[in-house]
Amino acid sequence: MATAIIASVSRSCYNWIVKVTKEQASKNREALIRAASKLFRERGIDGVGVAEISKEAGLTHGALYAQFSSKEELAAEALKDGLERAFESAWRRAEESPDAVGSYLDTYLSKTHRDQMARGCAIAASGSELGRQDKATSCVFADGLKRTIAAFEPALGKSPLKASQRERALAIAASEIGALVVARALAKGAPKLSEEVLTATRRVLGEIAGEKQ
Amino acid sequence: MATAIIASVSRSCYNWIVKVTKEQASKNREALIRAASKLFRERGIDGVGVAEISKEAGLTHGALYAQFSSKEELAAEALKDGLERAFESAWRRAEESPDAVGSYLDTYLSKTHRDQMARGCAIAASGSELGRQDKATSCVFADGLKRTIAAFEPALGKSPLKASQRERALAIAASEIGALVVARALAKGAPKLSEEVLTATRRVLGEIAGEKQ
DNA sequence: TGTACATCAGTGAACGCGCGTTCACTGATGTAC
DNA sequence: TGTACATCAGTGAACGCGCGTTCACTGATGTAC
Repeated sequence: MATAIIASVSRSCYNWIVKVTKEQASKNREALIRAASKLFRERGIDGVGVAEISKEAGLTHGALYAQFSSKEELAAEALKDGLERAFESAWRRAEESPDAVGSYLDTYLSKTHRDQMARGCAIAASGSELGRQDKATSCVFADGLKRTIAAFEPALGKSPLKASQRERALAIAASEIGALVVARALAKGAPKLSEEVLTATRRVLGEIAGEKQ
Repeated sequence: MATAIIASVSRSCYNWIVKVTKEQASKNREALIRAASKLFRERGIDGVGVAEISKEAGLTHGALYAQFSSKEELAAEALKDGLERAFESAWRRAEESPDAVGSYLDTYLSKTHRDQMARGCAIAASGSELGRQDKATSCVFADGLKRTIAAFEPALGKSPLKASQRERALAIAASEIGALVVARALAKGAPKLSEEVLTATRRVLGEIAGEKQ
């Protein structure tokens, strides 16, 4: 008797439309990755729970497990996605702009980018966490960086340095990330110094790139 | 009756020496900070529990709460300590060495440093987490960086760049951190590229610093 | 094209583990007289 | 200097919250005939 009541009560909560088209399911998967990518950048992987990620994507946590086997798998997927997007935007800029490297640096080393962790570069946002990921994630990062270097290298102008074009391209890529990380770490305690790091690095990297003054 | 037995059983577990001298207590506090600093760098703040930190320091988790009000407070303390140590070693090198900046860069951008997250630079290891800390931690970082820049600036030689001495010092500090973070992220998936980032950045920063070739 | 049925993305309650934190209790240290 | 007593760093069992994960169940989709 008691069991019957419980059963009927518990059944009453399944009265919703749950099945969606494959297209919608794929969109939902994408939404989960995007939500995770954004929130992880903002607060770190351990700083956000699966419930919040699902909610941000407009779903419940159960749906997350229909798409991914674990939070860890979602994290790897989100990181990959974030890296790919970060690199893609770098390539696009490099191809489009007349003063490719210069305008890219202007954007990358801007206060706006510094203050938008959730939407900004995934490498700078995940920085140290990246070093603790597995080989697969490291490979995704490596591929992206290789293509970025390949895109940047020919865009570099004449420089006063003796270092090769490739060396300069590698150093610029690493340096801009460092400057953003440092500027973010300084933002709360020393906003002026934070800005100075951005502008100083912008100036120095511009010279290294050999842009027309 | 039953209560009496439980009481007597539970009393039996308090038969240890627990009180220590103030000096020892202070050493224990230090040990907790050191253990936390090491483990946090290795695996991130959320990657290690209070039990493991206490064990590493040779204590129980209860002792941790006699010294710190929460894990968060310990984390802030450990980060501050790590930063101070990182900066201290930078200053010492800058003062001691004849070719200060060059030898410092050699050590900082070495494979050894890349592979020793637990003992290496706290800034590179905590990178992105730093940006999510409170103002107090940001201030500690800012103070350390200011003193580092002040120590580095006069040690810089003539450079082919137009950027000022201060701009170059700031850019070098930010760049070396970025290079280490990137090299670590690449280490598992592309060890050769990882090394290349280190050597390329070493070369370029050396030129920026204006060291004698 | 229409019908019968299997599939599976999604729901939300429930689970259970592990974590940070608390607590009763200890007894050498350190202090007041 | 010796004695009485308060202090408090430390122990380890226990708590309870929140998290990742599971599960019974749904019903439109998509497929087989």
